Amino acid sequence: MANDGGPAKRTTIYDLAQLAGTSASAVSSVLNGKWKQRRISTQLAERIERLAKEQGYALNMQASLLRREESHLIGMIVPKYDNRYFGSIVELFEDMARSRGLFPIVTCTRRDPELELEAARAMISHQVGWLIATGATNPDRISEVCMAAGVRSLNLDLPGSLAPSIISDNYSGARELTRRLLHNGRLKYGALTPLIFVGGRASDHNTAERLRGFHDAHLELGIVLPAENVLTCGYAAEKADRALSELMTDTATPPRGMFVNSTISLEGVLSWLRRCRLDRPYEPVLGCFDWDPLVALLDENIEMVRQDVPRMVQAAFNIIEHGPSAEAIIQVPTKLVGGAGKAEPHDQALS
Amino acid sequence: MANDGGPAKRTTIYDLAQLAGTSASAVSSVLNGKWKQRRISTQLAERIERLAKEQGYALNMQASLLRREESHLIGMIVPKYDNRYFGSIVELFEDMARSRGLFPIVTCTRRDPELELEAARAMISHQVGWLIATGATNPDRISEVCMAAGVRSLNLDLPGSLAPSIISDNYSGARELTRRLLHNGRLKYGALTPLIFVGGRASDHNTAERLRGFHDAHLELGIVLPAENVLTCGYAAEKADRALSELMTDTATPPRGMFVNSTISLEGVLSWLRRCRLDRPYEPVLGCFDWDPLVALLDENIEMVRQDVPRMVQAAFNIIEHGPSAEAIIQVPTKLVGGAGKAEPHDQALS
DNA sequence: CAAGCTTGCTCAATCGATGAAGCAATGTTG
DNA sequence: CAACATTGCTTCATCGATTGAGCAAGCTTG
Repeated sequence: MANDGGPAKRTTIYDLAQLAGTSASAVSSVLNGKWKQRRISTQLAERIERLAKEQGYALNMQASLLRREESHLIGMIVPKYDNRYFGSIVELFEDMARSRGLFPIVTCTRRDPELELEAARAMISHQVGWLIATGATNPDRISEVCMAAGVRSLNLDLPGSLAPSIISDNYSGARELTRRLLHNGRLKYGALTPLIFVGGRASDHNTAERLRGFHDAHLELGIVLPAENVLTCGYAAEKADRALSELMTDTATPPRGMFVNSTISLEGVLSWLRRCRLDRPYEPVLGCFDWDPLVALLDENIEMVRQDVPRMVQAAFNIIEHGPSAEAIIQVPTKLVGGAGKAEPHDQALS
Repeated sequence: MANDGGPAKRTTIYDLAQLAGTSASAVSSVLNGKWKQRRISTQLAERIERLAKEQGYALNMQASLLRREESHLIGMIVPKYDNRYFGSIVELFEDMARSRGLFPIVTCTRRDPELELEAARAMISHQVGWLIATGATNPDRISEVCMAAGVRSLNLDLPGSLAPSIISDNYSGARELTRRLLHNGRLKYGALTPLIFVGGRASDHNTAERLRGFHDAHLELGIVLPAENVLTCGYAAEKADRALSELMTDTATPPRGMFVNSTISLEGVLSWLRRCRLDRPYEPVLGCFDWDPLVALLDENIEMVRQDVPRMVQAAFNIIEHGPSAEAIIQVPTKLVGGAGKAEPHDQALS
């Protein structure tokens, strides 16, 4: 173990300059690759390079960034790491940032508006050039903080009014999913009965849009949707579980189908279902707005909406590189993925 | 949209000093809370505070950290965000770091040793006080880079020889899981037949240890394990799928049970299984070294090993705060979680 | 009322890297 | 060989925040 000593004093360009018998600015130009323009001899450059390696020199970014104008830092806040959707957003974001010579800083804010703001402020302090607020609970507060500090920002997944936003076409995706579920329900039970909507926050834009699609799909088939069928109980698994339990103490008949608003809510729905099934067999039609490959493989009867992460992240970098587009909100289409992987054009789903 | 202008010049303490008709050092001490010790009047402090808010002042961390000795930055690299294990490690790490007044920087390196090193170097440049290498492909190279730069480091999930390591007790967990699977296989098929091991890299410590447990569990029941039953084909889902396809072209009899080395490999196994089932029903006994709540809820026949993330991350912070422990490698016990949530002491599993 | 203390600030050096400006030594040209 | 160009460096100011040292004005005390 070589860790005991605590943090040793780090080697600086001055140390190297002394060792090489030269000046700090020569060392600096060699180590940042600008030595040819600065007419440093190859000989000296090689000596410095060798010394740097020997001494384990590492650039002090703090000092370097302080001096330079552009930070090359790009920040992202993300609500959770507990699902594949945000996971793939972060992986792709980091990848694309790095391939553009940017250093990505990502932090997870647990859907906590206070933490979101704190994290945004921290990133601004670290001089990020851009801040991408993913699924932010209060995107506009974040935008305000960014604007006040002269940092450009961008909303992903959940829209705001003060920065360009890139989101899924939640309305269409939800309507399509609802149609499919109603269709599946009819095949299974021989009747069109209203679904239950579980999960999400009534206050967030995506949930509101998905609810609109959910409502419209019922409406177009002439199905009356009771108000108590909408359980926007938040995103946590336990909340979905509890909300369903409470609903069922009031209602006698268990629902024949459910629209679940995220994979994490699906977790709650499934654990509630498991308890229900202890009494009697019970197989409601299930759909989830969000996609998880393991769910797709394990239960081909669960319909899922897959959001187009590559297009969304690409759109974000387009704005970063080429400026905002005409629309304040870019809507990216989603794809309905049956558990079995079959994909039908939605217009035929109920035909 | 207020983003068009590009990044405005950021407000500094000098700007505020000018506006307040005072000195930069007064402003600095007010904004970092040390103004009482520096005998600044409450009146001036309030004026500065108000101005800072008005002007949207944000501390320049680069400058601040350059001047101070401690950076309060703590770095973590993590292989992937595509599973709940690493996801929960990162969430908990960020949480615990923040509650200790540290700023967490996390980056995902896709199991790519080059990217791991590059990311480590970047974090060192950003002056992290500690670097936690999670599931690193080449932990010792990272430790070397850290040591050369005087940065303390720590291995999580996969051990190294140059820094303290915190890992799961892979051997015991794997042996227990294998026992359970063999037991389940006997119940199902009335005979003890060897399992297939799928996923992971033969070169990594965890896979090696799990294989050892896998072997020993077979051995203690006197089951001969053919060499071709071990498919350490890497972690990606497609690789597991392909490896199984290839194995099956050689072998006539499909395996009756499989030990899958990660949830991402499970994805590949399940997609292979789906194709197999097109021909005839086929229900091998399945177990996975790693835990996913949706898998647990969707298929109660899949046995899973849950690693103890809270204890692991806690152990990491113990070392950071109180120095390394006597053991170079801390092994944290795992828990065998039946799909149905039932937990049996493993010694009775086969009794 | 002089000596000393307290209050409320300011000054200036510093952290490490950067790059414009400058300078000495050599090489080239008319 | 003087005038000029080129090569290969060094010097120094700078980025923004921090902090030890210092200083002037007011207050207290013997």
